[in-house]
Amino acid sequence: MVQKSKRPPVTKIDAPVPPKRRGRPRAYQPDVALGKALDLFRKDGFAATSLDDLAAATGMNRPSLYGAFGDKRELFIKSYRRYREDARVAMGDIFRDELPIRRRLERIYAVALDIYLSGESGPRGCFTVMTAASEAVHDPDIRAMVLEGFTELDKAFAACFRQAKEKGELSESADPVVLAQLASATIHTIAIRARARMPRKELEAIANGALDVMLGAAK
Amino acid sequence: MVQKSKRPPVTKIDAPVPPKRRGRPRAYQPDVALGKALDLFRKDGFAATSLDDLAAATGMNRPSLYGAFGDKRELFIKSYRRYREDARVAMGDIFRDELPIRRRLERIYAVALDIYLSGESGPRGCFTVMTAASEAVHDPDIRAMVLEGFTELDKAFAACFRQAKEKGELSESADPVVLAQLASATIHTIAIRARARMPRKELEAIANGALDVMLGAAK
DNA sequence: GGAATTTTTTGCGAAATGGTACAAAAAAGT
DNA sequence: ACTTTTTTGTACCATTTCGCAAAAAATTCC
Repeated sequence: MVQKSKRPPVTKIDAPVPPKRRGRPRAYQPDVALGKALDLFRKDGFAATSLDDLAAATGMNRPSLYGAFGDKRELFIKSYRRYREDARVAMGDIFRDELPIRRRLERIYAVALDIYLSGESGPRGCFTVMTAASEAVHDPDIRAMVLEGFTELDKAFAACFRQAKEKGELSESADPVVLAQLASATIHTIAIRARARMPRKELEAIANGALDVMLGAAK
Repeated sequence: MVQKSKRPPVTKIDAPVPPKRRGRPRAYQPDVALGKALDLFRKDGFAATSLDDLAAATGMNRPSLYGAFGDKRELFIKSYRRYREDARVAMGDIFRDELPIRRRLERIYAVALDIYLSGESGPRGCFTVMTAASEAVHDPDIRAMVLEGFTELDKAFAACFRQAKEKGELSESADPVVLAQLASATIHTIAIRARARMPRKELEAIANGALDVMLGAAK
């Protein structure tokens, strides 16, 4: 036939243009496959998720899985990394926006609840919390990621409170770091309880009560 | 027919008197065996703990394990029940004692930290939190126990705050239920972070900061 | 068209896992 | 001593699990 395959024109700068790989094309999209793997790990945890489950969920077979992401542990770590990126994106705007502190925190907890309660076969909870509970003790690399996750959240909250304090929304005596730890604690308790299928209403009530104390006590 | 026909209503009263059982005597003490099983489950979680591991740890062989405690899930549930009993005992006095609220809470957090940080091969964390993260979503019976654990803790804390309020240790506007949820949240965040090997000092600082805010002692 | 390259597919295999069958062992009752 | 009762110890089974090797397929490069 005519040679001249559909050569991608040089149109866009950073378009996801296929870079003309050399061999047999992949039958999967790494991104979506990783997403499916993440879903599974969130549902069942590391140990209870088998490579066969993962292969079935991603539509890949095990050798392909292996070739693409490494062994089970590596896949888990990559899934966790992906989860964190997703969470950062979901939270990013809110942490950036300069809203009144109360509104801001309300929105953060709302997004968190969306993340924790989603899932077809039950609330998926928070990967960081789940991973901390099980894998972080024994695996130094995973532990480092989990700890980083904690401090990242603490710092984001602390920045919020610090800003609010500068704007006069909090009393002079309020300690942003301490309040941030309480805000994180509230995130954690909500994540855990969500996983035990506590209804959203009750979780929202917990968040609101916590807000009352955190924002009111410093009045 | 798997049911055990034994159990004349004694055996639990503190009578170290061997009741002259009929067949071959047990080579293990059910209590200590269950304790070993609990240790293992706390260390690795449900899925990652094999029956072989449990048999090795208890010194029993698998058929004996099975005969004594049922299958893996039953053993897990019994271990969890045992954990809760132990925790209740450890906390009981403190929740009962009529100390100044701050002292009381300090002691509670100290005991909690002892429980969460103990363990030869790493901090064992809180069984309720770990179980919530993994098993509670899929298993209704376990979920019920976990939820009960949460409300039990919430209620105990609420009672503390209510009492403190009556004694005038808290402002009239303080809401014992909300404060209790914050106190629980602090327990949870500590349990999770402990599991990620956060040092005791930092965990204590988190507890103390939370106390400052909850008791309005932030100055 | 043929070589080179990359991925998929099939299937193997060794180990581990949860669970059970069954005989031997150890005690009490008679 | 013999029976009964209960537990132990060995062995086994069916399945799952993780990982890999080797062949087949699909694509680009020459």
